Amino acid sequence: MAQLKTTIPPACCTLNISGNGQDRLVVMLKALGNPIRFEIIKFLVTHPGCITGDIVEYLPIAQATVSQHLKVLKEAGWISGVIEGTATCYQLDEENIGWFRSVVMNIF
Amino acid sequence: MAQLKTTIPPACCTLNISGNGQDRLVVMLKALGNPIRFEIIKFLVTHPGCITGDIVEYLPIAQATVSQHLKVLKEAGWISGVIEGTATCYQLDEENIGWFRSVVMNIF
DNA sequence: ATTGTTAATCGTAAAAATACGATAAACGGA
DNA sequence: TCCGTTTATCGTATTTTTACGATTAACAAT
Repeated sequence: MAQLKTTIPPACCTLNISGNGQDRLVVMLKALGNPIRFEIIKFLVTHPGCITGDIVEYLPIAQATVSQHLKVLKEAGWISGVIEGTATCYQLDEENIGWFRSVVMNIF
Repeated sequence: MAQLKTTIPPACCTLNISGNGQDRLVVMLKALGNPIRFEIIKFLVTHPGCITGDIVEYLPIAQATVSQHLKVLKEAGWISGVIEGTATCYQLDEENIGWFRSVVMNIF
């Protein structure tokens, strides 16, 4: 390790996480770190239980692309989809988001 | 808007953010949503003020790649680099991380 | 059964991210 | 000044992400 000449501030966060928890967190961060997906999550806060078509209508991108983003968000744990006839109702995944919140609170 | 048949839970977060703040947050999330970069940030918690070479030594990737990741983290506001002779000492950007923490606390 | 609606998936093109070796720039020391 | 050290940048290859149109699958209604 190199020796330092600069003054070192105490760490402002612990980032005390590893293994599966860390992998899971990084996947969630990556999923949310996209402007379109962030907008989808925001939309779901104000439009809980809305269907894919509502989100497609709201966003300036094609249906197939929205579906792909929804898949990423679902796999990351941000949302869950409930099939309702031919439609799919999406909503925030409270459990995983709760986990995310608590982890971030702990490590930052 | 489609009408819903399912029971709608109350939103578990507000995500009350927009504009520049939202853009800034998404950039930070994206930067941290990468396994290598997450490891770099973790390393800086326990090795504040270390130089690029220390990080290169620690990670299983080439020096050029590490330098690129450091650039992404710096531009996102996670870290800052202080030139110390021929070396560069990196440390967490407390101010921006503090901003990140407070924003996440508020919107989640 | 046929038709219309909805959303996921397929195939693919374009853009961005990630990685590396080589080079350049900046500095300290002999 | 010349040499070694350190790290950023350049050029480029590979992989991943993002986007779209077309198709498929599943269901509801007639």
